Amino acid sequence: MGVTGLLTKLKPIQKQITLDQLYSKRLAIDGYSWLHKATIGCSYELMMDLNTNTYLKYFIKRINMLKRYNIKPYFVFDGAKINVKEGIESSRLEKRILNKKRGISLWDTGKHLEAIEYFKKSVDVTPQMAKCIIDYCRSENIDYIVAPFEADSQMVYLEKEGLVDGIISEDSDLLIFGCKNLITKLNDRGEARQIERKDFNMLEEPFSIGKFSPEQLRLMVCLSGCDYTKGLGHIGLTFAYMFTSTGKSIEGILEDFIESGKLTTESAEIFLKEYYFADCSFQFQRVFSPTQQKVVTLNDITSEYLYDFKKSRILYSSIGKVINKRTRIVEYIENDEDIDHEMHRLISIGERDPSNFQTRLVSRENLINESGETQNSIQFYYSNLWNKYASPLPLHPIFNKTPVGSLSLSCN
DNA sequence: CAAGTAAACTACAT
DNA sequence: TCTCGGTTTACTTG
Ligand SMILES: [Mn+2]
Repeated sequence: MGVTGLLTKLKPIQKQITLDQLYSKRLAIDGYSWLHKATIGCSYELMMDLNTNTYLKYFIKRINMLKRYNIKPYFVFDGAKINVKEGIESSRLEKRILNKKRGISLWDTGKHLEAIEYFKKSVDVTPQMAKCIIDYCRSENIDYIVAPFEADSQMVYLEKEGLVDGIISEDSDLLIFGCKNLITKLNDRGEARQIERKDFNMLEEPFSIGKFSPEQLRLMVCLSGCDYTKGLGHIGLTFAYMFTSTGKSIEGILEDFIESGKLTTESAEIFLKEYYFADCSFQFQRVFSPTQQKVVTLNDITSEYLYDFKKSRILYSSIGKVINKRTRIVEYIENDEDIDHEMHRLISIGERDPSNFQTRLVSRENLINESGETQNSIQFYYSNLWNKYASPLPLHPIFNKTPVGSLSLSCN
């Protein structure tokens, strides 16, 4: 979900630009962000397990647009799920399944146009579709990489290492990871909005986050809620900014809440744990280095963590499980030499499925050609969930994401 | 009223 | 195997 409300508060420093202002730049592109847009146009074909080149054509159209400005794309695709990120995903999955069922029953009663509206809401973007794009990238000599975990951290790593000059994505998280040049809302006329990290200084009260250290930025979004923390109830970006402005540490802020009776010690402990994991994930999430050809961390692990047993255990359990070279088990590994960097290289080039390294990754379109009968759809992978909902239309809301505590605050 | 929350909408392509 | 996001609008709550 990114950071709710962040881009809105950054409106004063968002610049409307056109692609000629990015002439001959190298830009990382969030592959799944484009795939999610591209697959809307072929939701029916995806639903019926039919071959389609619609989503590839979307990519080609946009790549050609970039080419006219001599912009060099570097596609970055998400890899495996990182376990720090939990909660909202399962509810998204159940919603997709419900929408698919609803679409099918509408289709069966002849209401095809209405059915497709539900198919659009149930589109399931898979690594096999990413592989279809990857095959094209290979044939055209376009740079690409499959991240070991989130594309977010991988793209920021590429920018930090000077391999790209900016990042095309819709995700506000990138700025918290440390992105310096974010390009959002690119349309097919070559217009976009640019957010530069250096412009944070120009923001004014009551949201002058230019004065915040990177650590304080992470604290602020953790308090208000982000991909890695559910946040404290009744705290959004506005209050999170105020509490962070006091200069206090997370421990100090939570203590104030407990003392004033706004938070129980149990809730504070749960949140504190979440925060430690989130803070590490933002800083040290594992990425793949295309120059070193091995798994590395987004930023170098500081001595503060290295020489503190407890802190380093927290750190290594927040940055992602990797493959053990000897046992081939996917687990938390602290010793770099125990990591199967070669297998992670195969994942990074799209040879292996990032969530299941023993499986070769094959383009969706080739899969359907080869086997004739496919079992790649959502109802096969999640047959238990699919069957759980007796058809049709058991519409009840499902929420997993609930706040840790419940604060009662007033403006003062 | 202002801040937070939740649900609805959009996309694409034509 | 298990998946990207933001914006708008209407509501609740202190
Ligand atoms: Mn993100």
